[in-house]
Amino acid sequence: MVTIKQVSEKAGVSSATVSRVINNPDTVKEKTRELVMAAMAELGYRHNVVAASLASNKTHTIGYVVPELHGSFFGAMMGGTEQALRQAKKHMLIATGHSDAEIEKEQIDALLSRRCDALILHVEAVSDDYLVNLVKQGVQLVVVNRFIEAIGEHCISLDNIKGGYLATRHLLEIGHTKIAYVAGSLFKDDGKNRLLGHQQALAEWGIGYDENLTFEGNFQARSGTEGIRTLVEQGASFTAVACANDEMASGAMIALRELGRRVPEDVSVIGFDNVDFASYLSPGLTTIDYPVQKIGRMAAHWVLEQVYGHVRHDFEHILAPRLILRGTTSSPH
Amino acid sequence: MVTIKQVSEKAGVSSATVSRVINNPDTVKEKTRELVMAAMAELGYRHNVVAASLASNKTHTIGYVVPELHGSFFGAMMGGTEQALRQAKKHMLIATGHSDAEIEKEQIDALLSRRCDALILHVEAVSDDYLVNLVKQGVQLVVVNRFIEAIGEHCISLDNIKGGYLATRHLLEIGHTKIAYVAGSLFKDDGKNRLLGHQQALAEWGIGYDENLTFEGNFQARSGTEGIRTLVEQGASFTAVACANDEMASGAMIALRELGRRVPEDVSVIGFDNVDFASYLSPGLTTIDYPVQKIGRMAAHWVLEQVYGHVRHDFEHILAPRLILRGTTSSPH
DNA sequence: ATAAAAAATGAAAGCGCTTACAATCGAATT
DNA sequence: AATTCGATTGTAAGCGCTTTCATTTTTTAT
Repeated sequence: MVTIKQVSEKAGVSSATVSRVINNPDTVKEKTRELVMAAMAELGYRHNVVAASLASNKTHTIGYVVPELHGSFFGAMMGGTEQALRQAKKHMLIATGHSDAEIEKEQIDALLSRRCDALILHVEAVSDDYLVNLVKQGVQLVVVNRFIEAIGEHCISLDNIKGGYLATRHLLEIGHTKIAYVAGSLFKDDGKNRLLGHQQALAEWGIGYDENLTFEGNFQARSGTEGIRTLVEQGASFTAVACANDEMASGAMIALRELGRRVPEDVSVIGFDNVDFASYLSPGLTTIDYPVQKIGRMAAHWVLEQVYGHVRHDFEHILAPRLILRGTTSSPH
Repeated sequence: MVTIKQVSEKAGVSSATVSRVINNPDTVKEKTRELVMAAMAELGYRHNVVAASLASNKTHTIGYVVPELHGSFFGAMMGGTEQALRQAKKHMLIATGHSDAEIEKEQIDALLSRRCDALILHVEAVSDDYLVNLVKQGVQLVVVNRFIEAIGEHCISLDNIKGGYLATRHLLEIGHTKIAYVAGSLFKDDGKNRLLGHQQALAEWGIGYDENLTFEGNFQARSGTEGIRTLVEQGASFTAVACANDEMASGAMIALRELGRRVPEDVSVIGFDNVDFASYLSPGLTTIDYPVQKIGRMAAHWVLEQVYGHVRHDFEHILAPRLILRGTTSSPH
């Protein structure tokens, strides 16, 4: 491996100068710089970032913890981050937490041992306090898709209440009044908040919330199917159904089809998240867009600004969802 | 930051011993080890992996280049890799190449500068020669989803010919004889090979290959729609259509529905890849499974074995696709 | 032309760890 | 009890770079 030392000798300068042409090219005289660059080229020099990191105490690496790598959600998010970081020549060290507190902690620890300059965390199992403590210890981190009051400035998340509200408002606006709701797991914040938004919209329209029109699913497709079956069996009557995510909406559509109800002619369906496959369903699923890529980008911007002192990028802590109109909703009859 | 030195002083041993309890705990006497660990705990010591990497010339980091992060394909692949690497305490540094030769090279370079112990590359733009050269230079790398004869031992890929063959054979087996084919881009190896497999199956059944039943798409959904429209306009007659991927199959289904042909009653459809949304379509899409997660896992195994000298994991260079039966294929009539 | 200021360079001390190699210790052998 | 040999530990030389501070060179002002 050729080192900075060898380059400096070949170029007849000190190694400090070589380091300068690598890191602050404009602080060395043009002629010297050319000399050095020629030497580097001739010797086939490759900068050793590990050594540089040790000496400078900066790794230009962001640690990223997500629950899983598969599925399209986290890829989209990391894609948003990567796009922003690449231009700044930062890299991402990726780890998965598997929604398990022990693993999440281990991974955070490992990333810190690797001296990541900052962490971007989508962690689900670790407690709020644990994260608050990290921040107190001076760890540079941003939490995505989760809101923790005490470190609100470190959180980037979607306004789920607004999203739930928008979905149901859309159904109300096109004339529905009997609206079923397939909720996500209610012990999760997003499940809870989306339902809250649904209730807000109903209230705004002066329609009482009816528990018998609500089914608590678990965000999986199957529970959407189950939800519709259960509601219908219980004799619930509705012309539209809002689901807390697209998977359940897809499951709901399957159940409706089985029951001979056409979508959207007999029953309108709206999802939430706008996942990749939503547009492949037929009819295309009307849904609420989760700007996941943007969240990833915002996380990158936070890091660039807070950790690397880049000039202010556009930034939002709480992102707004928006309605995506496709084919599964229409006025009743 | 607490260093090994401080720990060694508090424990009354040399720093070499502290290093040993970190890296080879069983080479130090139990009593000493406990002493050291106590000191580490008390001081809140955190190992500095960067310094360790510099000294040992090993980073325990694998560089990963994929074209993009969004979509479900690369997430699934990286997930397979991560699962295997996590147990070995290796980490992944991820970069995207955007199917652009310049960017791909830059990223490979950056990963090498960061002294990754090995690279896993899904690169599409860079030439075979470039990769062969890297190998010759002693770069530890494995190429996924691409086969390069000269460095076959470094490649992990799917048997696309077999996949194309299986798809069409399935249609033949259930009685179809007039089979249309929506190909992927034929300048790409996978597009070419899948078509080849299709032709092989036809030949095996003694059915001549008819160019008028083939349409060259570009792997996007829209080109599937376009393909069906074009073939029908040209007066082609068929009872089944095989597509070179699921997106195009989905597009084809849309076109068929528009034309009033039911799937699978009037026309059977088979895709390729078994992407996430294939099972969400209705009817569920019959397709060929691309074992992408397994490819990711095999890449990890290659690295673990070749680079870190782990004992042999199970390993395959050319993975076999398999038929996934769902609802879009049935016997003619 | 000369002094002062600014720019460019060099010397050298780390950054925190690993790892020969040497030294020491302790148990086993005779 | 002396010897041997393996197990433990310590010493110290790096790993390849950055960065402070001092020195030299160049530029600017007078």
